[in-house]
Amino acid sequence: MPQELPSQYDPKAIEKKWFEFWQSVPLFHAVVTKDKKPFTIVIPPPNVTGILHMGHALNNTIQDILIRVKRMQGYEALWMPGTDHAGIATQNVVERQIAKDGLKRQDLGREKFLERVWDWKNSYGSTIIHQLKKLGATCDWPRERFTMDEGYSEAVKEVFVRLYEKGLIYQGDYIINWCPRCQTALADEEAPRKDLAGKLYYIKYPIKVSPGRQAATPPEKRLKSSIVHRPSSINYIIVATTRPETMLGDTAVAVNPSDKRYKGLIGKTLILPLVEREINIIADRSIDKEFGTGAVKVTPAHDTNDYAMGKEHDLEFINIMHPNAVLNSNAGKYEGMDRFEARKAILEDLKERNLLVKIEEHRHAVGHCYRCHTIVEPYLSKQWFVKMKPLSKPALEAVKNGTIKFTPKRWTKVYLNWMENIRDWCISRQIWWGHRLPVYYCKVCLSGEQNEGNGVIVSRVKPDKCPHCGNTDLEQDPDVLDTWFSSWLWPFATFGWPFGEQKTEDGRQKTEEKKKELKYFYPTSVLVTAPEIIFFWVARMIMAGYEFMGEKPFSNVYIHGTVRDEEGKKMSKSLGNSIDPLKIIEQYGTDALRFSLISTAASGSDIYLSAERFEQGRNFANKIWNASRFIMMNIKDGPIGAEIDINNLKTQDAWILASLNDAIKKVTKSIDSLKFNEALNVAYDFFWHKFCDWYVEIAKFSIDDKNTKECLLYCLKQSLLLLSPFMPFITDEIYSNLPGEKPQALAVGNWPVVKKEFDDKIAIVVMQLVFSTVFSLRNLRAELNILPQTSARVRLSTTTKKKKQFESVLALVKRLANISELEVTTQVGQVKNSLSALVDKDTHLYLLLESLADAEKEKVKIDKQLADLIKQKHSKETMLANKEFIKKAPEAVVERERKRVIELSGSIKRLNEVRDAFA
RNA sequence: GGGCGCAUAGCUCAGUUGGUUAGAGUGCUGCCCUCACAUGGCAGAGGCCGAAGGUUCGAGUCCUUCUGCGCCCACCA
Repeated sequence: MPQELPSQYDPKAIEKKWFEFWQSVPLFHAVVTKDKKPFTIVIPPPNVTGILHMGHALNNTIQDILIRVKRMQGYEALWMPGTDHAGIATQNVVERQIAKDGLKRQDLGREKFLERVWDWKNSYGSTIIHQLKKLGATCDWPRERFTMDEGYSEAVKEVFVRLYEKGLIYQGDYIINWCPRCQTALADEEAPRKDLAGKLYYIKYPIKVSPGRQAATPPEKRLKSSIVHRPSSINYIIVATTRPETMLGDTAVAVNPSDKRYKGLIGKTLILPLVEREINIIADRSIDKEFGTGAVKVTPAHDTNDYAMGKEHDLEFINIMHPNAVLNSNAGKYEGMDRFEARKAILEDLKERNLLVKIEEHRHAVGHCYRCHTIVEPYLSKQWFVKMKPLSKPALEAVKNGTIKFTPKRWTKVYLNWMENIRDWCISRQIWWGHRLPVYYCKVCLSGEQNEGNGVIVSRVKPDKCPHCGNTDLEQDPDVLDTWFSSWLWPFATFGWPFGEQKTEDGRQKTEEKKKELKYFYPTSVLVTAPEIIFFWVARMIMAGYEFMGEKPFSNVYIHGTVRDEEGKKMSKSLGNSIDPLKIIEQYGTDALRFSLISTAASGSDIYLSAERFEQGRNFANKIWNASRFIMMNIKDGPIGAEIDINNLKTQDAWILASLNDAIKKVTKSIDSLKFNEALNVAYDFFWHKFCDWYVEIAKFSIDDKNTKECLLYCLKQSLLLLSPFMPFITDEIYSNLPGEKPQALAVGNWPVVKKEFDDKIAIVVMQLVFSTVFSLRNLRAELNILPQTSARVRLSTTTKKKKQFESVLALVKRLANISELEVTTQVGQVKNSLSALVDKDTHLYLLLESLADAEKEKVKIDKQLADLIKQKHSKETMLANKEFIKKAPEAVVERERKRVIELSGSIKRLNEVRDAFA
């Protein structure tokens, strides 16, 4: 019952109630509906290991607002939910779990380990989904997908096979980012570089002296060069490296062919220290003469750049490490040492032999595993790749020609730049949790006896036998696919693509329905996501959309900001600076969380958050609560929910209805242009500062009036509707408690629309006059410390026109400002024993007093006002005197300025008369 | 090394295509516990819109340079 509502809004019980209610109604389930337009969003699937953080909260609140608004606007709005299997992350979680029992995944074996992961997923994998529901997300929950559920896995397989058959997937040797801890390859994007304070070591590589010959070139020839290093006089070359341990795998030293210092040395042989292997000096144009000594040790198996050189110069590739970054037998006496141990040992040995020339401090960027932060090892291995160039073409074109738009626009460039320089995508991962490659090997063929067929079979199902030799002993590739290789299919695979073969009639029918759904809901409307996954995910989805559906996956990409703390650092668990959204929900309520997040988040800019920020949301929820409480208390007996009698509106009624129209217009427009903070702030301002601060206060004067009640109720309802996408819990709760309403979710088909009959410009002007008058009087009172309770006697001096307009609101002004006598006159001049204030350009207010305490003070005040007006007038006159301005500025602007000057002249004249009365 | 972004009130930020006297929240000051709300009301103080040039009748808004931050990309070993 309304009158029993507590005076403070307590979100807990109410949120729980609506959370449960929303789960129980089918309102958020979208189906193909011919006469409705579809509006589709696919959720960026959070990791199954995910726990709701502020980034999620922001991302999903935005999506929820969009989907709620569109649903209210009558679209068939579908928000597809689901989770991502998150290969490495999930495997890590379970590995940590079994590590407590002293087990490694290898101890369990692949099958048993995967069972454990599935167990984990089944018990904990829905945590994030539950949390999203708590956030109020109105996803189409029955449609929830998982990137490793059965149907989805079919899509992944299908895509791999299709791309392979098209020649876009290949297996190749390559230097990849290898995480020695996770024991898997990482894509470039998964191995972000961090600047580290490292060291640059200068090491001598002795030049081999052929028996019977002296140094390679006569020293004097090189002395002409002004360069410091003179390798001739000393029989070695100095190389600079940040990773001395890799020297064990050196197979050359490279210099720039144009480098005069080393001119005669190209082609000569060096003795690789410690290993005592002979390597050659080669010339390569990629070498920077300015860096280090201009001579580079080349380790083709352990450096991307060196790998390229190795290929070009046909060098030997010596891998010196095991996959766990422990040196292997190629490392000689260092075998068995970890890479960093080996570095130490090697440096010791070099020092001992006097081969370590110097050590410099050197900052450089080193790749780190994005999951465990281990320094990645550039590692030569056989991996699977996708050729990206052909896929990128339509995806580039779509963004260039505006078929797909980014908001804010600036991300377009970032996207295009990456796409234009796209590199092949390493998609194999040496982990167990994920989609296993649909690749099978025939050992017989691989052994090389057969010429046809290379022993590699790519197939949707495991073949019974090798198509080439008939061998039945086939083995599936142990690797799994990069997680993004499944998520790039998200916008269509979630609908059941590629639909497979159905054996039963029933199955076929279901498939037909699913196909219709895909046709209806795809392409999706807006993708809402964070900037850091533009490359990982957005770009790849666009490519997949065109490749497999022949159509864009979405029309708009909305990139929101990164959530940061007060110091601008990205919020993350490892930094310990994160504000837990669940705690905020606990403390302030979900609506408060949503409100504060969105009102802070200007389109696309990063969000700096502090916990206090959420008080604003809490306060607003409380305001909504109490205003509603007040209205409900006052309308409980009256005839309610009938039509507003439009022919019988008071000025204030007309004003609030016109203002409401304006708010609806602005909120709708802002949401359409994805400016959520703007939309929310308009709704906020309307509700609090127009409706509550003014209208509700005014309504108290005629609270028994039927039309007043109707207006109150109507504006409240419309406000709740406008606010409901942002603050769904409290708005549903209040709306459902309003007279004549049933418990319901404000979900479908009731978005407020502008009503032309409520547009009333005059009411706005008149009410503005009311507000200014009240405002001026309050101001005077505050100055004089006259309490508002004390009733005042006031005279207003204004124009004939305004005097007339004022007639309808005289009583209103009197009550609002507590005025016992109010006289409106067109006369000007100082009124005896009064204080004056400027209400507007041609209205003066006089507060009549028993006596005037300080006439001088009053004169000073008037002089100040006068000076200000004269200054304004002067600046406008200067502007108007400028012929260029008259000539070039739009007529409307010139006209407006002219009008202002006239107004100002009038004000100055009036004010002068007031002032003269003092003299 | 390239690219992008940001500098507006003490703090956190808005400010549409250039056009009245630059806004909000929060904090601060003063007065009010008035029967919806002190998580509230009323009033107030507080801005050379980072610096210097330029374009324009007119610049917080457009251009150039500089300064200070931040982010992304890149194989300087």
